[in-house]
Amino acid sequence: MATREAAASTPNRRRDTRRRIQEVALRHFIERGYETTSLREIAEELGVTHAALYYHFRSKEDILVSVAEGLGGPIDELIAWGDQQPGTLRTRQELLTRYSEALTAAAPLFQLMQENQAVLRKLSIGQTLNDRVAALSRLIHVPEAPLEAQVRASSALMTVHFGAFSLYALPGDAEEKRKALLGLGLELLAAADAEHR
Amino acid sequence: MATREAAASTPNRRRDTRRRIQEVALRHFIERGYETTSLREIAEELGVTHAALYYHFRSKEDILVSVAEGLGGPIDELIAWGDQQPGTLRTRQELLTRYSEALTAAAPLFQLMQENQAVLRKLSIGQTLNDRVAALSRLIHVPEAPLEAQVRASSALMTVHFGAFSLYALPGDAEEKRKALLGLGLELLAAADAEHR
Amino acid sequence: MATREAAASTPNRRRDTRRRIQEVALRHFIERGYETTSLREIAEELGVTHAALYYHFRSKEDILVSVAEGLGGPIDELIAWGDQQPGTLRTRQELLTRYSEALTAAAPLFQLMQENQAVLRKLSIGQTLNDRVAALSRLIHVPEAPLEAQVRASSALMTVHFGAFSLYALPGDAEEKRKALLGLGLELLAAADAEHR
Amino acid sequence: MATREAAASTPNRRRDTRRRIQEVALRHFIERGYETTSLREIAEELGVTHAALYYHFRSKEDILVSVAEGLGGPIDELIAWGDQQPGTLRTRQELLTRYSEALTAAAPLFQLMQENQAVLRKLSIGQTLNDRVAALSRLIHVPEAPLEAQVRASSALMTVHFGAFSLYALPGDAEEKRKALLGLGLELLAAADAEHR
DNA sequence: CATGAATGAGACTTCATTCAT
DNA sequence: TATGAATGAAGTCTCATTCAT
Repeated sequence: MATREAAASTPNRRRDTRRRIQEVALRHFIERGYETTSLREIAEELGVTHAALYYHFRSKEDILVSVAEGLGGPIDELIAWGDQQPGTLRTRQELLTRYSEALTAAAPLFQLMQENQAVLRKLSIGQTLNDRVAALSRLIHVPEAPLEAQVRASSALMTVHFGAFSLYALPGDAEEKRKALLGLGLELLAAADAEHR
Repeated sequence: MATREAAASTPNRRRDTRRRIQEVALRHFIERGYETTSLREIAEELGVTHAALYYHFRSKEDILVSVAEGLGGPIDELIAWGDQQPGTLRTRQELLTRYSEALTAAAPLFQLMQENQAVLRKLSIGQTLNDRVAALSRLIHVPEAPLEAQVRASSALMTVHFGAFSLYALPGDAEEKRKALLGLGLELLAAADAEHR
Repeated sequence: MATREAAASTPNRRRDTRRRIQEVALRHFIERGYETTSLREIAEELGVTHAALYYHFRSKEDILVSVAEGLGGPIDELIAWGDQQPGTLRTRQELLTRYSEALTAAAPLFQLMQENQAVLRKLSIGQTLNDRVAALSRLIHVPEAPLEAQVRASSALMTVHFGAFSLYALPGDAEEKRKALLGLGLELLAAADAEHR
Repeated sequence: MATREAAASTPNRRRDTRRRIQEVALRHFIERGYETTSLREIAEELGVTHAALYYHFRSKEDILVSVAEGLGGPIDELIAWGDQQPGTLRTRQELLTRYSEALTAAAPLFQLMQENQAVLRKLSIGQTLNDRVAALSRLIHVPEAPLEAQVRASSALMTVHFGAFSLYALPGDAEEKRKALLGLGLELLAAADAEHR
């Protein structure tokens, strides 16, 4: 048994350390900023040398990229899904709903993106993240609609998106708050659609 | 004559250089991030040595602070004004309206703040900027209102605030877009108020 | 007077430090190899921080390049001169003679090149140095000559070139040894020419 | 069967891997320099981890030493042979002839030595290689001869030695070129001897 | 007002090496 | 035999900052 356990733990250790690095890195990147966070800092919290990080990742940016990919996957799937749906109100509402749900898990990533935009812009990954937001924005909007409708659609997305970060302070259950934000978002989309007709 | 001219022009030139430093610095901070922007970079664009900046400012952070203060002033006045008004719907709407107007001039500052949050957090100035947003949020909200109303109020502020940065892509006149955003914001505040009653 | 001296010494200090860096760097590069020499090492001998080197040079390679350019100049002039002469025996002998003289000053550079070829190959400067040798080789050779003549011509250049580094051990005055090497080189060129006819 | 085969193949495979490591290492050391070549690089080309190299060699330097010993053996034998011969012209010519032949196989080693001198100097092995050249030089020279004769003898060795590396560019069969170089070398030795008398 | 020169701290990165498995 | 994981030393470079001139 002991042998079996040891044998099983060996390949796990790597994945485990990798994951732990990503975890700690993401937290630090969010709390202290990507540029301001040093690898030594991350390594110290993990109880390893900073050289050890280079066994698991090729560079600092590589750590960030790996984190972003892991967390951004669901959003990408959502965008891909949205691209294949007809551009109806129902689609836009469904999109917003799914986005709201996906955001629960991806929130840290987006917070990271939002709080480090300027620095990330020059990193290859920066473009990718911005692209995701742009893609969502495109799917939510109706290009031919009047300005008022456009603004309403934008507001719907902003409400769900930024609300996820801004409403920490508000009392109440997180899930409840998310539903309230989503409710308002859906309402705004419906109103935008009504204006469009 | 030469002497007199020099004597007279000195304080002007000095103030002028200060302003030019702030201008260039703000642009770089926004475009490339506060941490990523080096003083050498700023100095080079101004055609001086980076050591020269220290004649006008005590430190890199000092440049940032001076910029933030200059641009943030109007917002502070707005908050001060709001604090002295009764907490009525009219006040909240007036606040949002004035904020929308102030944002036109202060937009660069807020973009800087938003895109460098993580880094600014540890700088004394970071707190100040976040405080402003928090203060506005507080003034816009009605603490005892139900969650739906709170979310609506939040959305109103987010629409006006983030819309100012996010709606670049949309076609149309900037001022027109601002008014559309403000219009929706006011509507949301009104609806929040109605729910509250 | 003291003032004048000080005023004069200020602009000199820079050129002086630059030169001293080049001097020390060249020595270390030759003695311990380019890759194996650390900037800290050079700085320590100069009594400055290694960061100071970066005030005068943009990179380690930049130091090497600047040294190579300074020492390689005369060789370049020689090649340019040779390119404009007719391809006679006299020209080739004159070329070898001048090369032998130039080598006295450029010897350290060529020793550096020779002893670090493998590493320098990937540095942009490496190509440049090899190009110089190739150009000289081309000027010394007579393309249409039979193999024996070619070998003699090559040998003439190798004798003068490598002899400058290899004959340290031999007793005798350096200038005398140089003349002996050159004498043999000229003889070999003449013999090559005779074979060619 | 499987067991027997494995048992039998193990020492062979081991020797084989050792040889492959030496082979790849030598090539990389020559092409990219000893210092600049990393063990990871070598291991990657061999399809193993860099840690695996430590099963076959104790250190990076150990790889180099083993390579040098393997390739340098014939030269050592030649020197040993030369030490026991009388110091006649015939001996010196025979020495040069044998050296020219040995060089064909040992060329890679000498190229490595020549192109990495600076780095090798501080490695114990560096001395060894330089010693070989010095020993050859000593055997070729006649200490009491006049400078002209010494230079001729040196030139003979340099012609054969450096010619082996420098005459790549020249057209013609390699063996033919080698013979031409040797021919000139022998001639130079003879002329040196004539001068000596 | 501004520059030239230098510093000290710290960042990312690479490498040879070790050791349990 | 070889790998996965980690280490510690070292290296190059950048930056904000200082100070005499």
